Amino acid sequence: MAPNIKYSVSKEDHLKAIFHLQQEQGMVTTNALAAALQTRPASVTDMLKKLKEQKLLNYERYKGFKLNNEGRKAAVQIIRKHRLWEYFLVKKLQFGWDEVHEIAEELEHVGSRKLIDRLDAFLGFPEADPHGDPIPDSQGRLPVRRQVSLSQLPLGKTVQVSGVASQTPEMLEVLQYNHIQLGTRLEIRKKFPFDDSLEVKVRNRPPVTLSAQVAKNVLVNDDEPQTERR
Amino acid sequence: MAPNIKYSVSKEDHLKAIFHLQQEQGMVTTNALAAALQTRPASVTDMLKKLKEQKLLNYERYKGFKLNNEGRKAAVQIIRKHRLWEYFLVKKLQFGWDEVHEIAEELEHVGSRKLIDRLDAFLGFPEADPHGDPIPDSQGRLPVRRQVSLSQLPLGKTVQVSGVASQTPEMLEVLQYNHIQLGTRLEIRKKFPFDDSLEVKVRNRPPVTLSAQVAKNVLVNDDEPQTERR
DNA sequence: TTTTGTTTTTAGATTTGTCTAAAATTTATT
DNA sequence: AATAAATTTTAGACAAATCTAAAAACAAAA
Ligand SMILES: [Mn+2]
Ligand SMILES: [Mn+2]
Ligand SMILES: [Mn+2]
Ligand SMILES: [Mn+2]
Repeated sequence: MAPNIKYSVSKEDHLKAIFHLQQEQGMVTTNALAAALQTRPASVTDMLKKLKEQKLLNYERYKGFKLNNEGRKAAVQIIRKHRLWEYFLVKKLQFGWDEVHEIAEELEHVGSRKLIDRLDAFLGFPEADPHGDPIPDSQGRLPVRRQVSLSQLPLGKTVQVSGVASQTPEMLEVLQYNHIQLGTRLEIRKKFPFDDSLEVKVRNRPPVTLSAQVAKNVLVNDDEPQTERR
Repeated sequence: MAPNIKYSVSKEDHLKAIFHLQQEQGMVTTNALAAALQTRPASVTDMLKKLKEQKLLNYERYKGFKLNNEGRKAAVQIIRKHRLWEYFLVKKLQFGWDEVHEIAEELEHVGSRKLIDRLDAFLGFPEADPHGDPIPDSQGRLPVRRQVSLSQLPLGKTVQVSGVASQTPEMLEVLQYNHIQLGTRLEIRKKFPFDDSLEVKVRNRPPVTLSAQVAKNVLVNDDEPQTERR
């Protein structure tokens, strides 16, 4: 079970990009996908026809598109591989947070199912990659983690850093300098309306100030008491 | 230094196969390479032109070919990657000896130089892969290990198993059954001229019999006192 | 040294993935 | 509603890697 279906590198990259784009918008557009993949709209249209042919997405010309069930399953498997390899690179090979994406972009295309399940076990079934993004499990279950930007939260709240939107070396530097990493708990102490900067406090440390740009890119667990559903 | 040159998967596979073939024969032939790569002679000729164009080998039509210095360097880097990944798969992910080649055949094409050097360090700079083949170091130095088939050695000698020529599951089974693995020291006790089978003895174990076919595929360190050179 | 057989190369096609330029379609603006 | 602008698709081309069938070169045998 869970066989070893293999698509071309390019197809896999398309599937993955479509998956990410349709998380945000419902339907994906040709231009958006071309931008995400650094390719041309005409090339995207070509690929869409092939993916439709292979029954991986729903697509009517001029109407936008989105993955169907098959396509979503395939995309999630690639994301699983990508994130597990990123975790491996950071935790076992001492890579920095900002160095791993490119390499994982290649490793994610290595086919063997057994390889990735063994890697998962070797790593101790991690739940999130080095950027805080959740890792799908062997069955393709992808936990939906509600993340909220630090800049959107009210004063006084204590939250846990669970991800970063901007994964550049510069962003990494700021966070390291302020002793903030994934899992760090912090309290929002003060907001300066003048520049929308925040003062936050990490346990056992003096408070630090984060610019609006930084705060916007720090994602935290939304521990908000769940809106009751009945 | 040691930059990150990248060729296509197919070119890398060709370089590697040529390297292996020219170890045995000096000059490589079109047919031999086609057989090794499971492709057609015409396709090989096409690729040879491209590799010559890129100055990776010496080739005159109808005259055979062999890698030049550049080509040899490239091939060794791929072999380094292949064997390090094989070692990783067996030692860290608990793969069997006979399962790793296919997977390494894909992993070897992942580009990052830094990745492979970090992997090397993570693994403790192993000297040989799970089949006993030597792993080139970061500078591309590939130790020439003199290996001799068990069937070619005189009676009474004690030798150390350092490789296997046939890497099938069936061969693995025979060796495991007889408690022989890489590094095992054994003594050749008896030869039966009738079927060329051998009796060998591993320390602290009862002697076992190996068929001629098995013995031929067991490679051992040639501890022969070096022929003096002056 | 012809003849025969084998190896290698060429000629021409095919598949996959990409591109540019132009046409078609949809969306937004007067 | 007509026009303008943006998006998307098509048409046609190209590079890479492969293939089959036929031709060319080389090697072996008669
Ligand atoms: Mn990728
Ligand atoms: Mn990530
Ligand atoms: Mn390979
Ligand atoms: Mn090996």
